[in-house]
Amino acid sequence: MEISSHQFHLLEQLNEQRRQDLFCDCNILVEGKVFKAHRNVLFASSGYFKMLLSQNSKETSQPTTASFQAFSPDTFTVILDFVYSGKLSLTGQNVIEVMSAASYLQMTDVISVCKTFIKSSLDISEKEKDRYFSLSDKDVNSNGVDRSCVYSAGWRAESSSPPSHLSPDQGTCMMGGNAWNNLSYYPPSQRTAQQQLSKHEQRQDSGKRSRHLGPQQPADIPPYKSSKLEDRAAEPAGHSAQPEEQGQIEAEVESSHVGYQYGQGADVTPRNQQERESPHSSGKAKSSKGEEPYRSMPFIMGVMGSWAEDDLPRMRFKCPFCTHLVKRKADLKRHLRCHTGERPYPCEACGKRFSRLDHLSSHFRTIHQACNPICRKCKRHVTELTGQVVQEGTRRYRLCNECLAEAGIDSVRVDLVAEAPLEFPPDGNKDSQWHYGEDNRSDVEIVEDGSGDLVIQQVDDSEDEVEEKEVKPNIR
DNA sequence: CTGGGGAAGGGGCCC
DNA sequence: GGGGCCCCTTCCCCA
Repeated sequence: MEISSHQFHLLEQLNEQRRQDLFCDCNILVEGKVFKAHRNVLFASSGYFKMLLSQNSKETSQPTTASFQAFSPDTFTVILDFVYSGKLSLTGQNVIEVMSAASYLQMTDVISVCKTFIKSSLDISEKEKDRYFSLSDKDVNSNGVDRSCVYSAGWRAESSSPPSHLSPDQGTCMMGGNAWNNLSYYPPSQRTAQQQLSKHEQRQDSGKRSRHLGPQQPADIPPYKSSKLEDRAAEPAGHSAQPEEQGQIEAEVESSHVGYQYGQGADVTPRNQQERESPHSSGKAKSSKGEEPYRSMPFIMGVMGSWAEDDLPRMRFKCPFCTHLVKRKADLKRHLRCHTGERPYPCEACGKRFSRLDHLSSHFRTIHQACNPICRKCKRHVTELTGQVVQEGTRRYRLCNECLAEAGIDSVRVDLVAEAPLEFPPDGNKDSQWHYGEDNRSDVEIVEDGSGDLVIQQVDDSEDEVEEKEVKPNIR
């Protein structure tokens, strides 16, 4: 007979012990703040601690001390609370840093949930937004506690007793049990999202922000974490330097009577968040069942109407993850992909994935089609008489006869199979989105098997015109 | 080490 | 709202 609530009570007891500093044998120092915890619990929860504590397993008599500069105490509070409660207090403000810290600590479950959280933010709902605006005035939390989104670990689904501390009046939205198992997030082994995210952050930061750079990470840190995220996470808690631009934007947002921010954490407040919090920011999240996980998510929508109503607002939507403003919701949706790393458009020829269809088509034209009647080497115009198409793997380009001779490609091999023009994949294969690292190159490998050889084709401009005509309908 | 070129990717905006 | 074009910046590779 299995008592379903046992796990919950056990963890609850451990959490209580942690609070009372009972039997804590591990000290974690995060930017000067000390967290006490049990090494058993940390070992079981984090790949990083597993590795760390394994090395120190012989010295169990001495308390283990770990020190981190890669993330803030607030972020680690979220992580540690999750470890001891199974609940992850994610907000739009902290999800990036929590994911970053989780990747550092090799907590794949947390990473997955963060990805799901971010992905869900793409589910932009005007309806939700309208609902919020219509309810925001009367539904503002009376006790001043902002809403947050609390994710619960899977095992809690088996617990019959709801969490006592998650009272509805706290404005928490519960994504209970195995709800997120129904969601499609990419496997933890895939890192593209983080890379994209970090890259974007890097660009954002490099262009707009002057950030305090934290100390360099030790060499043995997991490679999962991007340097920029480290920088971001290593930013001291008290550091609140914000560029003027961002300050202005947020001032505008906060001064608006209809502006809102979503998902402000109640217990865990990210750095700088209090500065950003507006008195209008709290709203009531929908409580929901596990069957409708997305509905329970805080809808991450740009801030609307932050500008004078009589004046047509130029920028109507604000990205919840950065300071970017756009006029159209579709542009915001497109922009959010650079935060989530979503790449729904795979290249059929090489498997590379793109966040945008136009980038894919551009890539395909550039890399896999030799549409440009220009010699790649000398840039001269080539015709079917003065040049040839060279195929190198999946790349196709043109060389004039002189450059061909210079390159020593005198033995022209014409591959009739390769001569068939590569066609742009229809519709970008959206169905395969979110399958990171899944090579979609079954067709390609046939081509690439002989990638070591250069395949020369006769230049035929008319063919290219036909090719273009054939391709375009596929693109559109 | 540096500069140039190609490719990728992001934003604005038109259709 | 999606598709696509244009422009720009950034990154990476190579000479």
